[in-house]
Amino acid sequence: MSERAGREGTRGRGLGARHAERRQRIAEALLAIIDSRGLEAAGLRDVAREAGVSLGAVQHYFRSKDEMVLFGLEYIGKRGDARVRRRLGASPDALPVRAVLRDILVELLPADDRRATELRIATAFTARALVTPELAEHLRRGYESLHELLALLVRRGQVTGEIAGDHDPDRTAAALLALAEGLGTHVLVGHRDAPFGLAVLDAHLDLLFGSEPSAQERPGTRRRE
Amino acid sequence: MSERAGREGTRGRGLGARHAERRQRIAEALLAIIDSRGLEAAGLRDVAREAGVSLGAVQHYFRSKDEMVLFGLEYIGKRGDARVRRRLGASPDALPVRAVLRDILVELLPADDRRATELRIATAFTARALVTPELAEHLRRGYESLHELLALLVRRGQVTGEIAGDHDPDRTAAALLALAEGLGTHVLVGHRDAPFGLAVLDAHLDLLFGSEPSAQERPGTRRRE
DNA sequence: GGTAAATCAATACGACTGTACTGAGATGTT
DNA sequence: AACATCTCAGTACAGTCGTATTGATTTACC
Repeated sequence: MSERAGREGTRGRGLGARHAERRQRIAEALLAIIDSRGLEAAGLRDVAREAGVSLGAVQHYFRSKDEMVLFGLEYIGKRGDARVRRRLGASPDALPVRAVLRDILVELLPADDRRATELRIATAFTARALVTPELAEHLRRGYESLHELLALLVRRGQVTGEIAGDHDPDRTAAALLALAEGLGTHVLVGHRDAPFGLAVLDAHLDLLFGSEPSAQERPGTRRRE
Repeated sequence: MSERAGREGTRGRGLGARHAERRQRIAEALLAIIDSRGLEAAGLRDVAREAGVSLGAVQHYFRSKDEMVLFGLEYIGKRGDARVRRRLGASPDALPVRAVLRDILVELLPADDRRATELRIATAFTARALVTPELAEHLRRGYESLHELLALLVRRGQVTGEIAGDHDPDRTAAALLALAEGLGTHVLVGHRDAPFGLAVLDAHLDLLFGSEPSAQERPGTRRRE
């Protein structure tokens, strides 16, 4: 399984060329352990074993455990960002705002293994952020950018007439984000299942978009009554 | 500071009479440490020092650390239950449903130190519950009873005509719970402040109760211009 | 070939962990 | 008085933790 024979690497020349790649591999091992056993159970030796390297190797790429954990948070955040941006780029202005909004919010519900894993990890980081200001700062930045995106979509929905104009975009976006995150948590701990979470989310969108339940109508011609 | 001289205790007779009381004192020490330094940083020795007893004493009252943590979760859950029930008992059927509902949901926002502390602890437990099925089970039970209460209030609101009849009580209650919990998390990590969380909550209640946005009656719902 | 940096395995260290064990006072029952 | 139980302080132990250190091997550039 030696993948170094190919040498078609991203920038295969020079010392330290594979540095970032190795760090990512280790970070992925860290995230896998957080997913299955929790952040507090993720020791340097466990991460090394999971990544298939030695303890010394992990130490070589991360000067301290805190640095490794912080990198892990940044790494999973970037993965999520990239996914949302890809989804947005694929359907910019053609789709109705409601569908785009829904696509983004659904990403916060653990509907499959991948999303469940990411949400478990995010929950672990959130708990640690409560006692680690440095992590909290990163978390805030993530929330901020996600909120800005949601608020932008709400405003766009108001322009197209899909959303009534008397809703404050900031508060509306914050409610959507909080609702989705809360639902995600409830599904994650097994209080609700994923379909129920989706139904609640859709019901809230019904409320926000002022529509009669279940939108199979076309946007654009809708006016506030 | 020996307060045992009083002997007006709950049931001061017989051996082991103060057993439950000692366990509560230790549990409170545990919760204080979780609040300030996190669940993973709460060692038996730290708890003992915080409670002002020896390590041996803690071991005497809890056979293992897991048992202590579980008791701590039950303890804080009962405290929250008691507070909600007291609040409900003080105003049963006279007040409009909206006010009662709001009172309960506000309890999930970290508006003061006490609530912030309890939510920090709850967040720590939630994270651990993701990798500890026994804790998850307790958490689910807590969610369940809270949800039942909220759903009951929603149904009552529909009877009194405050809430439109076409809302599914289960989904509506789940949305309220998830929204409040998500908002609480966002306030807790510093993404939003408490007044903003309250405003979002009130805006959602406006939406649910179909009312025009409440400028004159209720305080806290600020309209922006 | 020489040199320097990168890579990483191996080991050691002190601090800390949860748990187990011992024994001594206090308290209550018989 | 004898006995049992509760209470809890003290200590020891085996294990794990993050970190530091050392040294061997590889890689890249002069």
